Amino acid sequence: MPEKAYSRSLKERQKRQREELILQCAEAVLLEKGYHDMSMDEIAARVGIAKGTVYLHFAKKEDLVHALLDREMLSVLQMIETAKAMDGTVRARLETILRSLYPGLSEKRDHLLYLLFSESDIRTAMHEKHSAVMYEMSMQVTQLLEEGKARGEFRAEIPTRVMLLTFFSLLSARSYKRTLKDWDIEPEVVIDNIAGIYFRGIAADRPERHDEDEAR
Amino acid sequence: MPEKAYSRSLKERQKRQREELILQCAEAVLLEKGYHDMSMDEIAARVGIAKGTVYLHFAKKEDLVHALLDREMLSVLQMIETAKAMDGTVRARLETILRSLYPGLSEKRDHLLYLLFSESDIRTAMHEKHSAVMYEMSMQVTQLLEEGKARGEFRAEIPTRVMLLTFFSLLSARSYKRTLKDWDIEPEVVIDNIAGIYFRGIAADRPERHDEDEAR
Amino acid sequence: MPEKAYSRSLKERQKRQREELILQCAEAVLLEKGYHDMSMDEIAARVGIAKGTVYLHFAKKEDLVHALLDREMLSVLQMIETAKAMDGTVRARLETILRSLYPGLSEKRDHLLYLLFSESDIRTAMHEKHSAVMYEMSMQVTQLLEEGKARGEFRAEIPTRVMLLTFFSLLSARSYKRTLKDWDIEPEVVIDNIAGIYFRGIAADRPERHDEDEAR
Amino acid sequence: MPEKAYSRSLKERQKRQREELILQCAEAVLLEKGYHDMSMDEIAARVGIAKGTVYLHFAKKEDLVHALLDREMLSVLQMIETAKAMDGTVRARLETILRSLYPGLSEKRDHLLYLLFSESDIRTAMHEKHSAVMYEMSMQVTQLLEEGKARGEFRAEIPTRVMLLTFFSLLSARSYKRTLKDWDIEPEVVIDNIAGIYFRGIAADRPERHDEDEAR
DNA sequence: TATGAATGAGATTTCATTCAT
DNA sequence: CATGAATGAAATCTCATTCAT
Repeated sequence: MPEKAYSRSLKERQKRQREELILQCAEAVLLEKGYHDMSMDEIAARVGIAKGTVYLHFAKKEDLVHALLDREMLSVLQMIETAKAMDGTVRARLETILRSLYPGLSEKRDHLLYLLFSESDIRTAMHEKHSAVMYEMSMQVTQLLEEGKARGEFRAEIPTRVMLLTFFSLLSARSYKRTLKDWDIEPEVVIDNIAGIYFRGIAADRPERHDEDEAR
Repeated sequence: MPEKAYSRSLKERQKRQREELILQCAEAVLLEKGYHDMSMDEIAARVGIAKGTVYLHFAKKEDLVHALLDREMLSVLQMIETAKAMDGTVRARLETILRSLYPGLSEKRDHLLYLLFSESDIRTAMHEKHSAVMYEMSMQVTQLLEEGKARGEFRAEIPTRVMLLTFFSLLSARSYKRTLKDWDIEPEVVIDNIAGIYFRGIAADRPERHDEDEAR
Repeated sequence: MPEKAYSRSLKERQKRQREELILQCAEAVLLEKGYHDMSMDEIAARVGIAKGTVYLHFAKKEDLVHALLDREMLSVLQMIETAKAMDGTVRARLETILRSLYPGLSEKRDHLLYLLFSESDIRTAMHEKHSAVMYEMSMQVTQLLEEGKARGEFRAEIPTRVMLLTFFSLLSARSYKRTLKDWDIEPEVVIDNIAGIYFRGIAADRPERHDEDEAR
Repeated sequence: MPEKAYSRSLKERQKRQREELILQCAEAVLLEKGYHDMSMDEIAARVGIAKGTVYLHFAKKEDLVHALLDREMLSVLQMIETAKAMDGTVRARLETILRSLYPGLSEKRDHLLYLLFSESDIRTAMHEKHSAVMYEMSMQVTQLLEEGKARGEFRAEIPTRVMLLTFFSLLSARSYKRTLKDWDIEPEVVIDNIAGIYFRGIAADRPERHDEDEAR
């Protein structure tokens, strides 16, 4: 039954397409209104399908948001992996990641990432669900940070985990966006200086000894 | 009528006590469940009073949360002012503030402060209401940062506003607390290193000139 | 114990005074806001006493309104009796009554009378309670109308009860007050013509026999 | 897609039916209990649907009542227009209208019309909403009254507006229905005599024709 | 006796979720 | 499959009434 197989894969493709569409619209609503004020009605309306159809793809509102965040995190993970594979100093690669994640700078206006750490509802609901991808993300950056330590770029005394924590903390500055708006300050200047503070903060004292350290 | 005056002040005191109790319970629920999942019913139940009684003290749910945040912010503001008036380097004073605010370290387990910057509902609802206290808080820290620049402690090239922004960003690390728990790392070590990263990140290049600046 | 008696009568008098005050304020609120939007809180506040004190005088909101309407009806009854005892034609006496009751004309801006016939809540609540005074009121006007018939002023064919009903119907025109306001028409002109229509409507065909009746 | 069209019109029809059912039940409750004591719960229960379903048709309680009154007023307006287009004297046509509106006579037991003029809550809430239909109703009757004046049927001295006002006042007699019940008097006799009083009250004098009419 | 804080039933409204068509 | 009407639990807020002081 090749027809059926074809048909099935077609259907499958259509299903994925629609799922993608739902996720996109849901993301928009989530970013605009937050978790609680995001209604299934509005999402369905934006996609142009019936509310029931959304439930064919995602059994619960929570599941939809979970899928949303997972997708976002996977894309972030890919970005991290790409950046990690780049040439240059570790700092340069981490800075690339930081700039990609910094809200208001990337093509995508806003990152959902920060939602995971801000809205307590989501945190409660999603609890452990994202552990795998989050762990992977953390591991990638951890590896970079440790490579930086090994290369003598970063201070070895600072626990890598704290470096990691601080790295992600910088992103939550998004919350201050409103405040930033009032100030007439360019986003690029902001991120430049934030990166400056962070990397100077973790930089090893004497970068010239870097070769010696390696040789050691 | 001294009796009446006494009686009135007694009632007043009882009212304040009850209000305090409501605020405490509400704070707990708010931190546990977030703004939307915090129900007036639950607050009343925790306090051990009827729902209507809560409304005798706070006309709307929003008002209750507003009072909550205001109280918190005022207490933070007082702490900041106290720390600001201390002796020692600017860094030492800012570090005191940072440690006071850092969640999981102070006596009070959690700070509501971060809620103001995280939950989009609260942000929208409270938006302008806290501007005065928030502005004051920002100004106090801004003054400290600029004093640090003037003394040659901090790098003059970094815009003070970005320093401020980054300073507060560090606090939002609270979101990672769950993650931190998994890691076997002492909170004190965490905050020590975070402070280390931040202050090294904003430190002027040659601290030995510091004395010259002072003598100037 | 003459003291106690004196004291008791004093207290009694004070109680009546306060009751009167409550009734006055309640009347004002009732006329301004209607039965449901009239809150016991507001009444107490206007009187300047505590809400509980109102309940010392009137066990339920319903009872308060009942007392209110009863008082109003008694005063109307007195007015009717006075008018009834006047000299002149029956029509003249009934017109006096009509003008007294017509809202927007008497000293008191508004009559509560119409409330009894309008707000269905009150009707339901008060159901039979006012039967005695209402019956008395109806009887007085009925007697006048029958006197008018006997004197040949009014058409004998019309059942007196329908005359009575129509007489009171005219008062409910108050509901159209808002409409009237839009029209630039004097209240006096309105009531003159309403009276004109009514009394012409019930007038006997040959008023010349009226004198004979009078001479009788 | 005739099926879909059929299906849609079917759904549409069902929706209208359901809406009609809700309106009928709501009307009953409204007449029985008044605006405030009419609860959405009771309406839903009477219709036999869930509370939420009522809100699918009417977004707010106020909207439901508004629809109710609008429907009623439109039906009254149609009746008035039909009556107005009839042959015969103006009085005959107005009497038709009066009898149609008189509560307790028409097929429908009760008219909502009077509610619009009685319950202060409704008046406030609906205030301007019905102005168009109410204005139209008033205009139709006004035209009739003026036609009657022009034809010499009615007294030209009485302001048409007062005639109009009095005309509608007669309807509010409904409030006395309860009282009427106690009296053993036929509704037909009541409305006959009320009409008699009103039209005699506004009839033009023309004594010479009067005899002819009488002799007829 | 007067008070007014406390109560809690009840009203409106929202919205995630289900299910017959 | 897709639909969207129906559901009903739950949330906020009001206010007549009670009762300890």
